[in-house]
Amino acid sequence: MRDRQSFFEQVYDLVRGVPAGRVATYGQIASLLGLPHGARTVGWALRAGHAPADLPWHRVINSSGRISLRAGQGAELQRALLEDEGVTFGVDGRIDLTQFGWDGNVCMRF
DNA sequence: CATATGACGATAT
DNA sequence: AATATCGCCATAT
Repeated sequence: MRDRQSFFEQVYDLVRGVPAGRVATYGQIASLLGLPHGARTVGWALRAGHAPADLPWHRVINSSGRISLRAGQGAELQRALLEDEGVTFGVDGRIDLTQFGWDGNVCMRF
């Protein structure tokens, strides 16, 4: 195993494992990859643009449960995609990670 | 190898 | 609470 793939390839594989209706944080993904402080690198991997079309990038948000993208850069698109999957946003546009946060395991509610 | 960047995170102010 | 800054890490140049 090892760096058979670049870091972002590993990020993509992990993001693909996030079930619909759930969201993961950059720090969480980085931690799963062995870099508890590589959250920036995760975001970097996604913004790089090398991501495949089936990559559910919209399920990745920051630790605040908030969309990191700025308006005009896909933030509205990300929110729309998440709401379409059943994720609800708070009044401040925040997601309740307690309810929609990914465990790091594909487990269905109930 | 050095510097810069970035869809973060935590802390300081 | 909002903003500013530092820390952390993989790529880019």
